Amino acid sequence: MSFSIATWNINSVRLRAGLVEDFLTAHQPDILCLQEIKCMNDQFPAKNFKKLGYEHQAVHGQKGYHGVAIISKRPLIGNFSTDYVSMGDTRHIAADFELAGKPTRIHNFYVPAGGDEPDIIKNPKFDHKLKFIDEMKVLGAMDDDVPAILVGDLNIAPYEQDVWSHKQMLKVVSHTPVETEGLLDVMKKGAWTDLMRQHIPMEEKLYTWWSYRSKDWAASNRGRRLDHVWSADELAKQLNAIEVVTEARSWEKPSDHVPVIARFDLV
DNA sequence: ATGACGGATCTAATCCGA
Repeated sequence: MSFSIATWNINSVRLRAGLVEDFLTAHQPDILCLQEIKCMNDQFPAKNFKKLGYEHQAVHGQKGYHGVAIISKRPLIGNFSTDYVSMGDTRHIAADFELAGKPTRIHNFYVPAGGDEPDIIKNPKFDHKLKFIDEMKVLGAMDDDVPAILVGDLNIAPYEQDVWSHKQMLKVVSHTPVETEGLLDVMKKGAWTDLMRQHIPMEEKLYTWWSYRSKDWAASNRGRRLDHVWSADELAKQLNAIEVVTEARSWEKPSDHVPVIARFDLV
């Protein structure tokens, strides 16, 4: 069976429900994981997505900040959230599905941005980010013997070609060695495969985020790959394609992140 | 070195993002 999953940091789902509808209609992913919905559960535009066939939804929101959601055309067996670093933030939600007759777990993350200065003493937000990454190291791609897919805004661009200038970004939060090494350690310890880099050569520049603070994001093209799709090996072997929907950055009133879609042929 | 933009909030000025 064909199966597809998308991830998108929407930067306010109420403001951009229309863009989400356009995206779902055009690309038809089976599952969409959203981050930074910036609303409470009862404010989530559930009906807008249900009418397009995304009847199964798991929402973990809070007022004004953060918030994650999973919307799906396929039945959701169960869902749970984990409060990483015990801050009470809504930065994770997981849901279980049956795909091609097998149980499959989806994790949706919104990792803290980490503030401006990469110094855990001067900047508590950076300390929070590193602790969050540390706690992710116990999450495995085959926990409970269920193969998993992990997606989301991880707010770290791990490789040299994941940023517009490796040299100029080494001291910028999202590409400092302590972060990139930490994220690669999460991947290694959990036996996760980076599906975007499995599909797109490591030498190729690859971005999913461009700052709002640029007059012409496409001309300057100072992007970063902050959004990720990982999976257990047995799912990685069945990956067909990765699509980065770059044109979404040019839509009217866009998010600063663009959607990423992974398409599989599951047996 | 700074600021550029954009969103949410006790709708005005402040915090936050990365």
